[in-house]
Amino acid sequence: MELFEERGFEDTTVADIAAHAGLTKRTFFRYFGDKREVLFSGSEALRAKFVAAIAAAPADATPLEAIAIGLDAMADLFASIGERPRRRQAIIAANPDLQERELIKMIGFAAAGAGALRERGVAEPAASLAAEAGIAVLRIAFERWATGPEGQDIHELLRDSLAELKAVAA
Amino acid sequence: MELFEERGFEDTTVADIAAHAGLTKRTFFRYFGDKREVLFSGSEALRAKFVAAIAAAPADATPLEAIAIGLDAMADLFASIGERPRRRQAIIAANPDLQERELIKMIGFAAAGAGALRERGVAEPAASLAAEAGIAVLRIAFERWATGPEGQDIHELLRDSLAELKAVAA
DNA sequence: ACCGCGATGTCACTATGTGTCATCAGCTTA
DNA sequence: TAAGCTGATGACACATAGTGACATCGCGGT
Repeated sequence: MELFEERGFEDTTVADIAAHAGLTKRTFFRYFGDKREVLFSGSEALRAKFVAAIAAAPADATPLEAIAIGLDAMADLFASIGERPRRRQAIIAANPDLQERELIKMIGFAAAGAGALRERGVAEPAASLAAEAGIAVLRIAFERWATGPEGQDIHELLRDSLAELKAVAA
Repeated sequence: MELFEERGFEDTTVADIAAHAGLTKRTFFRYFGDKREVLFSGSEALRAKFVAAIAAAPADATPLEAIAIGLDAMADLFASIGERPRRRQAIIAANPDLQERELIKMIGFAAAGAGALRERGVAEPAASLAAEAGIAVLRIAFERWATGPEGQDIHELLRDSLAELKAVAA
C-alpha cells in the first residue's frame, strides 16, 4: 500500500513490491495469484463473516432480513480495522483493474450469500436476487462511506440504503 | 469466436486471432484495447438501447418500471441476433477473465441506467439502487436463458425475475 | 507526378505470470 | 555429529499481453 500510494498501482511493478519486502518476484507470485490480489487477500475473512451471520440469523427472518444481518456483520469488520479500508479504497478508485477485481469480490459475496440463504431453505431465484440486491445495497452504502466525510456510521448508511431499496421495489 | 470455441480463450493468442484475420497483433490492439474486448465490442449498442428505452418510458412510470422497460428493450436486441449470445455466453462461462469483463459490462449498464433515471428526476441513491437491482434481475434472467433449454422467452424470464425481486424486497 | 493521410506493418521493449531446477535452513533420525 | 528430508526461496528461461516509435503502402485529391 505504501508503494501504491506513492507511485500508483500501474507504476509499481511486482519486482518493486517484492524487493521492498526483501523477496523475489517469483516468491510474490507464490503467495498471490496476481498483482491485484495483494490488496484482496483479506476478503476471504469478510465472506466467511457474511455467510456465518446469515446462517445465524433468526429462523423467522425473511431472506432480505438475513442478508441485512450479514451486511451488518461485514460492516463491523470494516469498522474494526480503522483507516485501512479508506486507504485501500482510494487506491482502488484510482485504477480500473482494481475496480474490476473489487466487482469480482462483490459478486463472490453475492454468490456466497445466496448459498447461505439456500441453506436456510430459500429457493432460487429468490436467494440469488435477495443476495444480489443486498450487495447492491452494500456497494452504495460503502461508496458513500468511503468517499463521504469521515466518521460516518456505516451501519446507518446500510440501513438507509436498504430502506431505499425497499421503497424502490415496492 | 471460432478460435475461442476450438482452443479456448487462454490458448488462443492475439497473434493467432490477428493472423486468422490476415492482420498483425499490433493492428488487433488498434481496434481492441485488450484481448477480451473482441467479445464485448457490441455492448455499447446494448447500453445505448437501454438508456434510450428508459428515457422514453412513460412519464408516470416508477423508477423500477422504467428500468424494466429498458431491460425489455435490451432483451429484444438479444433475441434479434439469434444464436450468437449463447455461443458467446458459453465462451465466457469457460473463462474467469471474461467473466470479469462481463461483470464490468453489467456494472456499466447499471451506471448508465442510473444516469438515465436521474435524467428523469429520480434522486440518488434511489436511482442507483433501482438500476443495480434491475441489473441483478437481468443477470439472473439472462443466466437462466443462456444455460436453460433453447427457445425460452427471455421477456418472460425477465418478468418472473422482476416479480421475484419485488416479492423478496417487500 | 506529387502530396497528404489513414491504415497497417515492423521492431523493440516492458511487465505479468509460469515452469523448472538449484539452493538453503531447519528438523528428524540413525 | 552426520546424513537425509522437507518446505520455502532464489535463479533462470520463457511465453504472452500490451505499447511506443517509426516505416511503408495505397489511395484520393491537386
